Amino acid sequence: MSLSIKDIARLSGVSTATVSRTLSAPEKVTRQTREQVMQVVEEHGYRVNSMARNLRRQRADSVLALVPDLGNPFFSAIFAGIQDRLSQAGVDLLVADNRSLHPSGRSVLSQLRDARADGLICLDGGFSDEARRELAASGMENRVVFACEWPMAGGFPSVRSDNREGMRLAIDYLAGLGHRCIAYCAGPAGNVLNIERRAGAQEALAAHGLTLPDSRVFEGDFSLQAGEKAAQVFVEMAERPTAVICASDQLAMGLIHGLSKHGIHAPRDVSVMGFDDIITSAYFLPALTTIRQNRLGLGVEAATVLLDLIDGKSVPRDHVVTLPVSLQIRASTAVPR
Amino acid sequence: MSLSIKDIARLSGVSTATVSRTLSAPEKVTRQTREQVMQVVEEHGYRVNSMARNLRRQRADSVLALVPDLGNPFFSAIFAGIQDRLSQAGVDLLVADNRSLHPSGRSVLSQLRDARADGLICLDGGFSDEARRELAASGMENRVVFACEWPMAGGFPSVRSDNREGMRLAIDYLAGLGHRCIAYCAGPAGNVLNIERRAGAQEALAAHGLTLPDSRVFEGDFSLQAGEKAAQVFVEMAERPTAVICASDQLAMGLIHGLSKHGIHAPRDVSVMGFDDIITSAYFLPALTTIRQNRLGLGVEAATVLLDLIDGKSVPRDHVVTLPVSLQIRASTAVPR
DNA sequence: TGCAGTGCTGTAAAGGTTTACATTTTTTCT
DNA sequence: AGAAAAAATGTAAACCTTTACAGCACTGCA
Repeated sequence: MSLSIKDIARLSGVSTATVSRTLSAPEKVTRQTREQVMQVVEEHGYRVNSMARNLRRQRADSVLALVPDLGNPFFSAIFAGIQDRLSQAGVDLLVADNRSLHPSGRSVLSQLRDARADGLICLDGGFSDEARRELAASGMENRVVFACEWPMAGGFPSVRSDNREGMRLAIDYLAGLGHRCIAYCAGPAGNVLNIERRAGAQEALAAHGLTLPDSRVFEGDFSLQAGEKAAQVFVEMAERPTAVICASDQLAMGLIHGLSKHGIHAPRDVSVMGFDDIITSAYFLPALTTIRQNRLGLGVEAATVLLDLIDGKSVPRDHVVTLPVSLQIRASTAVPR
Repeated sequence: MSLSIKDIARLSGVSTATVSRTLSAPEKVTRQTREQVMQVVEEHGYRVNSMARNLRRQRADSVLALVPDLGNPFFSAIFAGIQDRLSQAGVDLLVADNRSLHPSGRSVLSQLRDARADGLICLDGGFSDEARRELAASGMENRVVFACEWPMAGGFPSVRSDNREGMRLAIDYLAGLGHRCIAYCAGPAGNVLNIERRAGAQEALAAHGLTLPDSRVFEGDFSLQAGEKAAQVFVEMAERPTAVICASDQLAMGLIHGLSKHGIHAPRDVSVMGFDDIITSAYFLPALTTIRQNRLGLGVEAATVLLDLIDGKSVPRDHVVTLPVSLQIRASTAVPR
């Protein structure tokens, strides 16, 4: 149905090699030949068949982004960043959900092995040993970069926000407002971001002579629901904190929502801060004071590192790109009563 | 570096054809041969090279999802639905942003032509004539399905929510509450969803003997910012509506946020409804009364139709799958004062 | 025993490129 | 003008599978 390079060669009276060169290295071909070939190409709307090209070049011209949950809107900005960068390089973006298996029962990671993707951007720090083995078996361990999250054990380049610094900004700000009794509304226990942020908060509190006892940590995950549950714990506390710093904006929103049901309002009764600066934060009521992560930038940087890796540029095994975060002061925080 | 089917054939003492059959049609091979081959396969961790397979089979085993803006979190649930369905069929999901061009300057649609994808799920109803031509040139017009949005001119199968019915539910509910003066906060002027929803609202209002004069329509787009701008218009109205139905949840949130700056609060002073039921709606303050779209379902159905199309099953050119919507009554609406 | 039918397996031809190497043409230099 | 160097082009192999077709070894049947 569709024309092949052979047809174009025949039609323009040159060899397939010349057609190929005209298309991918025009400078290697006489101007005259080039024009001759290009005319036929355009006339017939010829496009190289990328499957054949990829087979020959041993390159898929696409990379895989693996997320813990495709349905989580948090990732969309990161995808946008990845795609921005990749499209400049003519590379496609394949996305997959870490939970979904191929019908064969094999993990999505096997796609790398199948030569479907040239590399992997992993947005899920919860990286099982099995996944690591599979990666090793694929000979692709050196074409992986983690974005946003990263595996605790290390061993891969990673692009991340400066989570500790973010918490320092948050705590400094709250402490500056006069808060002395600050709680932490936590993300998932094993999650590296949660661990990092909690540690950051603790460090920053210590710098102000304050502490973060376990009793002032609300365990949960990053979700709205967990925030709402935390509200329940909050109201039952003997000595209520005057401020809560949350591990995510969704937690903060859930918390504020939950507290309001008990007649406790932010920032009047308690200051609440989020982390992430997701799109709705600025429009929440009260608008959320939060730490802004550059999610687009995370995507762009991760893609950049991966493209380098694919190009064979050497990137240290534990290379870390850390992106700055910033404090967004809005309406959910105030001086303590 | 990595083993090919030839190596496996040699190592297990059979021909490449037999290895291929063992892997893709095991029933065509003796049990003994099968075991013999599989042992070698597993021992060496052999995986077929999908580029070679795809070249030979003339199939990419992947589909492209095209969105107007990858960064818009609205789409994530749809992606999740698409991927769920595709992964069952062993098909990969490629995503692309309609705005981004390949370095060659060609539109992403040319990927179809390049044989990189077997079909297209388009989430962007704003389908230019040029895009349509490019699609026609690729011989892929019959492997396209629209999800969520669809092109006004028709001509492609489409999966969508029952937008009119959604507006009927909304208006019936507001009218039942006693509202007589209802405004519409609009999405982008040319957008098919906006047009459909506005028409739906108008119809439903008429059924209650009410009207929607242009003066009571706030023009905008689907964004939070547009909602906030609408608030400005609202406060300057001579006769203020008692309720506003918005074309999206983000509009509703922006509107409520904007109004609150003028001391106008939902639902006390005005009832505000959204459309979509995005993830944060239930946790907004006030929790948003809205029309729920089954975004995951949209993705699943769209993928299903596309897979049928790819399998060569006949799907009428203008086949439409309409998914039901539902009314979510929450806290942003009340009887008029 | 001969023959048709059945079930496995092997051979080799696609599938559409890219590219190393060989060959031809053009340019440059003396 | 002629040789050497450089540039353009052509030939054919390689990339790794799948699959049509042919061949072979059986089985069952007359």
